Amino acid sequence: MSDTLPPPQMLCFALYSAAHAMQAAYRPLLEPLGLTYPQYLALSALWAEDGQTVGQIGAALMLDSNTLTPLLKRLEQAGWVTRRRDAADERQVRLTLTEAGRALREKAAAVPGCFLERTGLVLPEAAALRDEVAALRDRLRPR
Amino acid sequence: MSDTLPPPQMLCFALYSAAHAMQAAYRPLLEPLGLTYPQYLALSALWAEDGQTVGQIGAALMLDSNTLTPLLKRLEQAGWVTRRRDAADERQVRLTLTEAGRALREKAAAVPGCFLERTGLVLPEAAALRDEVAALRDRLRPR
DNA sequence: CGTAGTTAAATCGCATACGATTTAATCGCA
DNA sequence: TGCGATTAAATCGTATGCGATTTAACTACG
Repeated sequence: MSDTLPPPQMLCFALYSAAHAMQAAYRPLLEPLGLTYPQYLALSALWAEDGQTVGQIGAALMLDSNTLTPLLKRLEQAGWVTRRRDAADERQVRLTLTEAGRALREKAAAVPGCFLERTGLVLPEAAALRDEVAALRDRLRPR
Repeated sequence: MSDTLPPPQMLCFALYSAAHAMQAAYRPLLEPLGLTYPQYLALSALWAEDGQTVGQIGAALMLDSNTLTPLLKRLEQAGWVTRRRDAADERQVRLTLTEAGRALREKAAAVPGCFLERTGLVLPEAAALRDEVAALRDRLRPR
């Protein structure tokens, strides 16, 4: 049971390869918008709640500032967001959508539906699989 | 339905974050062996069948030579494998486990069991989830 | 009030991923 | 048989991820 298995039989490899396939499926949807998948995730977090700090976005995406700082700087360079130190706590950097960043939300509105269609799942099935995978993730995360 | 959702509600984010959590869970298991997770996958492919070409390993792991070549060179540097051009077809590079590379398999034998335990799943549950996630991956891959 | 301890980002280094291109070897077909 | 098309790796450039460290700002407590 704890023997060596070829990659196709490993649960971990299913997750690994499915995550890659998911990003590949998003690429043609996001490339016209000039976004990578992680950039799209960061913007989604801001579309849900604007004005979050690097740390808050990191908590939402489960990423640290070593990954987010360069990514958010690229979003700033692209003109989607502004980065400003919080006046009340200068340690924190707060991200705010620009007018273009808010407008991008409309242009990206069709993306989730297109992706769902690509999955071949109907919404309840997708939600069920999402919950199963998220539950596994949460069990794997250190307590 | 095709509106903007916060990351935690997206199936894609569940996959994305679960894949990261999976690699994080593997890290303490593989670090003592001096392996990264993708390196462990490549070795697993060779443990299943030694002497594969870069392309064959790439087909198994769904990776291209732009990713694999540097990774396999690091495995060579570490002394786990040798890289040799195929005599019959000089375009191909064939990977062969060294004695140390074969021995490493024993040292890594406990890894899958440790990971399975961390998932909180019993084997049939893990296999079922693996199949569901792999089926999603295969539907997402371009025909 | 001062400073040690903590916290939030940023920085650094290394290892993936992957699109695009290049190089070298083999193949197909007139 | 000869050469254009195809194939397999390698190379190049950019964008993540993440461990480890650094820097700057805030907090707590004597």
